[in-house]
Amino acid sequence: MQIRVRFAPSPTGRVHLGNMRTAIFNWLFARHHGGRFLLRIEDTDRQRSHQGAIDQLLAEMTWLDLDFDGDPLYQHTRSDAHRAAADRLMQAGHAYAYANGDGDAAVLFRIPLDPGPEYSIVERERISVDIHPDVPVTISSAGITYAAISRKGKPIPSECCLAGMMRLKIVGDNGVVRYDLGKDPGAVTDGQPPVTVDNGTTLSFIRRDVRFHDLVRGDLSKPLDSIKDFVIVRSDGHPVFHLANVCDDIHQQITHVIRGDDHIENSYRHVLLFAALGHAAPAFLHLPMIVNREGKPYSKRDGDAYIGELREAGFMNSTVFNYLALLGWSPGDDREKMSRADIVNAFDVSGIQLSAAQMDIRKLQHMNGQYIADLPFDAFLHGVEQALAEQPWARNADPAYFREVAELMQSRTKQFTDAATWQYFFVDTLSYDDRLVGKHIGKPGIRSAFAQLLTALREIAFDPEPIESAIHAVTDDREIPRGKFNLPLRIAVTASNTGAGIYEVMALLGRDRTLARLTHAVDSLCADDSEQ
RNA sequence: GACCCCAUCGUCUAGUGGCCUAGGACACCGGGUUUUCAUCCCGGCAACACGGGUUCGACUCCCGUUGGGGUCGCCA
Repeated sequence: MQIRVRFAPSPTGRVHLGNMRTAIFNWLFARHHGGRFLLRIEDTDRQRSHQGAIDQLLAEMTWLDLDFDGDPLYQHTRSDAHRAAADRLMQAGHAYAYANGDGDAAVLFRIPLDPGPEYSIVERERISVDIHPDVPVTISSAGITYAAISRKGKPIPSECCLAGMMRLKIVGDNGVVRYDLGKDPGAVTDGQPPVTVDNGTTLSFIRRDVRFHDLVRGDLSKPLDSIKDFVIVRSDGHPVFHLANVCDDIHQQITHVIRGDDHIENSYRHVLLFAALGHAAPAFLHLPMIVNREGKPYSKRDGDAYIGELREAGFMNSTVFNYLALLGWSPGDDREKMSRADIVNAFDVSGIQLSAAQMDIRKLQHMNGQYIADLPFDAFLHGVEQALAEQPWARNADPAYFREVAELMQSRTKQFTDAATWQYFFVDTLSYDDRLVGKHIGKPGIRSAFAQLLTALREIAFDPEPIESAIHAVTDDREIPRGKFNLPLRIAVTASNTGAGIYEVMALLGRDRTLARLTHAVDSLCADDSEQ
């Protein structure tokens, strides 16, 4: 059997980091197994879906190289098929029309009362639940309503599907059975008025679980009495997510549903729908969430929550793919920086984590630095040029000179946007940080040392080695420890306390600019140290 | 509140009953790279949530507690 998975986002906004990670895992699963990776745009909510979101989604998938097989399926094009499925369910007694108060009737899926083996519903023991005697129990074809009892003794309105309480008996004081639904819940078939029972204190019924197998979590189950019948077609005639999702999974012959673990509750419902529609359910695999720094789910308020923001922040697509693949999955050994082919090869569901993961931007930065270091120079140059496209000083730079600067800086660049700090190579006037200047240049002795160096630099070939020698001559002469002089020099020449090797930087800047900046330092930045 | 899911260093993770005095990575701290920035290299700090079982033996299995998250829409 060929493996077929799908990524099924709803185009209602920007695609979130967690959604994109889901896409990556689906893609990886398909590619590892030689299966098909399909894209389905779940745009049944016509109000909130928009083309811009679709375009952006496609662009981000392209950026990450998540190629999908075939054309995207736009879910709204299948609404007739969805409604037809709902009709079939109604005819078979698996669904019913129900009007909640005013307005037209919606179509609800009926949790099956008497399920065949294909429903993966298992019967457990008879249990008893205490209920609040002041609130009557109602039983109708639309379900059972009752009131549970809070810790403080207050009634808590509760409801469940008719199937949730098999062989229900409502027991009152002294163990008197006030109502017995019996074997045949046909007593409350459609159209009949609800049965109301007063003064019950206990609900006694046979509990049943719906269960499915999750590829990483194992067998999962949920009591039927905690589930209600659910809407599959709105009263305005539009199919609801549950129906559309399941119908299209059948339509696209999906074999494995891989989605976030926020869908676990939905999967319990969906296995029932698959059975009612006469199809075996696919395998399920629920992925843990990605959470923000506070350990909370990502919301619009969090930065870096969208793939596009990572791209704009100067991260490489390879890094983001690699990093995201490792968020919630591990190859089982110590490998971290892995090629795409290695990840595809190593990808296995046994390496998928069960608990939520926090994205760590610093680790992403580190990994991006590794990717950038390994980049062929021209590719690095291209990335940097794109990141600096809005900077006039970069756009107008001499290409050959820009290349030299980029060559010098590649090994110390972690994000393409770091290149914004290269400005000092290209502009005539620098803006100095008063604190840096005060701390490192405003000291006694610096001014005359700069002046001496200024003289020496006029005489030499302007290459790194002669520059270094000239600097050493000054520091030796003045008994300044060699290393101590580089920082003030760096700040005077670049207005920054970090950068490439200072001798190389000065050589690249050239004699004119270097001397001009040192002169400016002597004239305007240094403390008066004439007493020396 | 009910139900569902989860739980190893600050973070991402390895670990599938003995190989664990719990390994790697990021971050942080210290040192080195013929005295600068960064890369890089070396070293350090740092975790099995808690309590019961099961077992000769538990990070690993079971139960409970606590904590976190999810769901409880005619949103997807």
